[in-house]
Amino acid sequence: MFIGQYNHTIDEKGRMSIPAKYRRDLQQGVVVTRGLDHCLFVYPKSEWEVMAEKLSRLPVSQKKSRAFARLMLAGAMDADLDGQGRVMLPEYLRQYASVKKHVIVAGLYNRLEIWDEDAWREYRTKTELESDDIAESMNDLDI
Amino acid sequence: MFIGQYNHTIDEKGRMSIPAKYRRDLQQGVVVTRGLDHCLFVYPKSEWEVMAEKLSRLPVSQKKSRAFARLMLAGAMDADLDGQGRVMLPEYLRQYASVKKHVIVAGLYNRLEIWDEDAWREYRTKTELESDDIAESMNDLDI
DNA sequence: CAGGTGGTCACCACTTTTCCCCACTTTTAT
DNA sequence: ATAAAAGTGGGGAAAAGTGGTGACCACCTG
Repeated sequence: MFIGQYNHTIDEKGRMSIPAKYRRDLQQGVVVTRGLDHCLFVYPKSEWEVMAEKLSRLPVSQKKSRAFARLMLAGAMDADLDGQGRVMLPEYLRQYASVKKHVIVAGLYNRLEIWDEDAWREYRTKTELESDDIAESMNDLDI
Repeated sequence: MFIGQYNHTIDEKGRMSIPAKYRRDLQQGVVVTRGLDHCLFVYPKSEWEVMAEKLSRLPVSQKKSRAFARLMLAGAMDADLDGQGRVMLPEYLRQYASVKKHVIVAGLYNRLEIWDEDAWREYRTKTELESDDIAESMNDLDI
């Protein structure tokens, strides 16, 4: 279970170190994909495979299914941690999330999220203002 | 399982190198064919058999099925990787996908797709606008 | 039939990227 | 305060990507 948030940096080679607390659960490798709200999602391989299997069953004939599969599958990239517990983030993913050097790594139970530091701050202040609204909506989910 | 996306180039002889990660599953040879949305589909030979079988079962009486079968079956071409892991893309396929020099190779679980770089970028920005719709679709899949 | 032409294929060579390891700095824990 | 762990940066070896040359074959042409 991943929780918490960390400030990390991406070096000139596009590598980012995974918070030490998370590493044990990610030894088998990770899959990084384009996430929602322009951040990156990081799944342990085992979690990912369940999702990929679902995605593979979408009908090729449907336009929307193809678009969805292309976003998620073609957007995904599997990686292993190096000796220092880092992963390489390919150029196209860094661009998608517009991450430069300073990023936020957040734990969200079964996945991590990688945010550009500025985008994160912006998102946080925006949602804080709407937090009452958001809380109301959560009613529907038994929370 | 093919995932991820890569920038590759087609040389003057029409050859394109397959991303190294994919090669092991394509050693037995590939089938390249006209795909949907004006890109090319690349299947491992074994996957192609499954696909071709499905196509052969489409009702001959339906105009649209006939068109689809002709697109995929008549457009197909089988090829082997050369010593450097490349395939030769025949002229008529390059023309169909209007690929010139710079292409995107994307992994979509059981097939690859080859896109002209510009066409890909255009497609991405277009579908990005529909990302709300896409998020909805995730709901249907329990993701 | 000999020679020329065009195309394909296998192999070689150069460049770029990726991966692996070592080293230094900063933070955390004892 | 000291030791240990985590985060960060960089150098060098290896692999991948790309472009090119030359052998080989079929076909056309004089």
